[in-house]
Amino acid sequence: MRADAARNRARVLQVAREQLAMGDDSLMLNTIARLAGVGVGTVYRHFPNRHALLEALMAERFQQLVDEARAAAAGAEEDAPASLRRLLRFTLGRMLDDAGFAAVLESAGGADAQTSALRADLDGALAELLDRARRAGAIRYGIEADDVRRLLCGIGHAVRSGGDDAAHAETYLDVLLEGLRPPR
Amino acid sequence: MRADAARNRARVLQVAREQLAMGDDSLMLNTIARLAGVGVGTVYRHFPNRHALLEALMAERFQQLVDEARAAAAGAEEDAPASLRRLLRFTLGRMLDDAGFAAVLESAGGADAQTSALRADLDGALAELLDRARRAGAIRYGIEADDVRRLLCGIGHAVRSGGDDAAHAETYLDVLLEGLRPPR
Amino acid sequence: MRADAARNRARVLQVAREQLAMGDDSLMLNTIARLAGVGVGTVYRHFPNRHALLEALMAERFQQLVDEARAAAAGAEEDAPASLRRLLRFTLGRMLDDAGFAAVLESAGGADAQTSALRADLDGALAELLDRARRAGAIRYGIEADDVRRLLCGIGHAVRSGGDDAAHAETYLDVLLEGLRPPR
Amino acid sequence: MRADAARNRARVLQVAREQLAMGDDSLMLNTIARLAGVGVGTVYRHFPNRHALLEALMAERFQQLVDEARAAAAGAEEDAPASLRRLLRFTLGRMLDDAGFAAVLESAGGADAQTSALRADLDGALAELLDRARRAGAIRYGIEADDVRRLLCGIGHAVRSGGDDAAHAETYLDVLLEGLRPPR
DNA sequence: TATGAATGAGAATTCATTCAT
DNA sequence: AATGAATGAATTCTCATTCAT
Repeated sequence: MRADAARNRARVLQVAREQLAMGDDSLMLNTIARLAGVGVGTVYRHFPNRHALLEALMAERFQQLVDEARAAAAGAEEDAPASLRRLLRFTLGRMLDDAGFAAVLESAGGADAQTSALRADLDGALAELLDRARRAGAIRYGIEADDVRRLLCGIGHAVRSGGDDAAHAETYLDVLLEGLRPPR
Repeated sequence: MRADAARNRARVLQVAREQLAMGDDSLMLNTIARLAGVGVGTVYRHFPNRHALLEALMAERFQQLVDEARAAAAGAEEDAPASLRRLLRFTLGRMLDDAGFAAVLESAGGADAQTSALRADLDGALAELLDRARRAGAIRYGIEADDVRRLLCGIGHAVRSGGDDAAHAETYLDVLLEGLRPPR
Repeated sequence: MRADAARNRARVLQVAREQLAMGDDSLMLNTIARLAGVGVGTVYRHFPNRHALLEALMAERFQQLVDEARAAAAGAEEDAPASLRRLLRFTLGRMLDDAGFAAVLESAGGADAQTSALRADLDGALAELLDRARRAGAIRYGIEADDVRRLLCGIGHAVRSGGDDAAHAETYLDVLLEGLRPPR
Repeated sequence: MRADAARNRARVLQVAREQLAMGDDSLMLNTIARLAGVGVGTVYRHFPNRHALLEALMAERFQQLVDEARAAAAGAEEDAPASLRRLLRFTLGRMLDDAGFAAVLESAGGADAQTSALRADLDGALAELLDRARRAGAIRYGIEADDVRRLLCGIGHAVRSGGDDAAHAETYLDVLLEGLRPPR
């Protein structure tokens, strides 16, 4: 890819990310083009439609999350419950930073191949971590990776739904983790 | 209000509710008018803009919830934790039935006077119930009515975010209630 | 239909007709709206897309032609070859006045129901007239209504294809009619 | 011209011809470039704008026709009416094969110098042939080369305007030639 | 009061042409 | 000479809101 093309693509993604972060999920391609300082056509060349742009946005961030999850799952000797908490905290932080990221993570199974693959990867790593945490008594039976992901997205919503972003993040995360433990 | 005017208003609200329930949150007033069998102008007479319609929609459902919450809070002799669980289960059920209702409940503080008042009412009743549940050892310190409402909305998202609506509702609600208990 | 709606519809059709007559077959709905002094939305309300506008344009003129053809076919006592010539001359005149009309008449069978019906009507009347003209020795075997319509459209093209519109119409029409006679 | 440049030019012309033959007269240069396996810039190097491409396309085919016409005109000893028929049949065949060719042949006098010159050449040869055919009693007075060209284009339209391309070509051509004879 | 036609700003998208590589 | 990314004016179409009937 040409240097300027790459630069433009990056700018567009950056602007789109910022728009989402500002809570504007309309992703108007004309607006994005203007903000990015490129022509509309350039945006359309890189991303034939709004969905493709969202996809690209997702993939990037999602991959990073998958990497984190794998690292956590691979840390075999470590304290699994603590690893899980760290991973969920990391993920929650990302969701709060980036509304688009949250949207992707939450989007139902009907996503594109790439996103579905990423989700499968994530759930795989998470399942491993969960199993180890369950053996350590920190996770109840009947809760799988899919549930944890969904519940964490819910926690993300709860945190965001006050103006006081992030002030409650730690508390709510703790509520989730306590709730996931086997009932007394 | 003339009888036919009242009837038209009710029809519009009904159609709007159905649209929201079907997951179409665009609330196009022309469409609603058509579906309701009235002219656009009629919709605008009753609801000067889209927001006013949403407001009206909210108020109705929200009031019912407030009534439930007050009844639960007033049941002084009863088992407070059980009352709380019932109330949250009722609320969650509503949220799953009616996406619009969920949206209202979740909407941030920047709502209109009427909605804000309803929320205050809800939180008042919920706070009372929480206090009693806390005295019964079922709720940790540092969790207030606002938190419970937000977390419950999050649970609603988690439940909805699978195709398997409601299949996980009870489990996720249990995770929430366990998580709200004082840490061991 | 409301008075102003009818007026607007007529204006739009009128402008569209003029545009076509000027040889601009792009039929840009925004342009038409501006020229007609109405909003774009008004055009779209009456004609959801360009094709619908063309259709409407066609129908009106086409119906008049069908009426003429029927009258000619019904004039049982008259000189059939002369009637045919008059009808073809009338049709050719229309085609030269109105490029849109010519386009409709020529458009292949893949047209809409309404247009197809009109064409069938036309061909019916024309077939009747042709049979009578054939009995009078003015039409060769093997030439049907469909052929005459197609050939006449071709003559229309030939006339138009010089800057000298209409100067050759009568001659070319005569060439057609002579050519349609049984070979010597 | 470099060998590769010549090859590219030929490819572009070939693809453009195919597009026209497929009935797509939009001649989108980006599309043509892609189909030809060259960059857009290359197309623009050879043909500064769309019109230039059309011109080039025309010229090539048109020249071949002129050659045919001259050969027919030069065949002094032959049966002129038969030569004329052969020439018109050849031309009609070309028009049916290649919609772009038909468009060129038909294009009004306002064409470019090169095309105008070709048309003049064609009309010159055709006029000669017509004169000889007229002397043989096969062409009426008042019909000139220009008329024959225009009428033939019209016949082309008539043939094409059914789905049954070419099935009627011979009949319609015969209608034309009979029609061109002096009236009885 | 009800109606629904009219309005027009604005969003999505295309494509001829230019120009950096 | 070739490439193809970039450009942005132009076009199609939507929809919230107003207003004549």
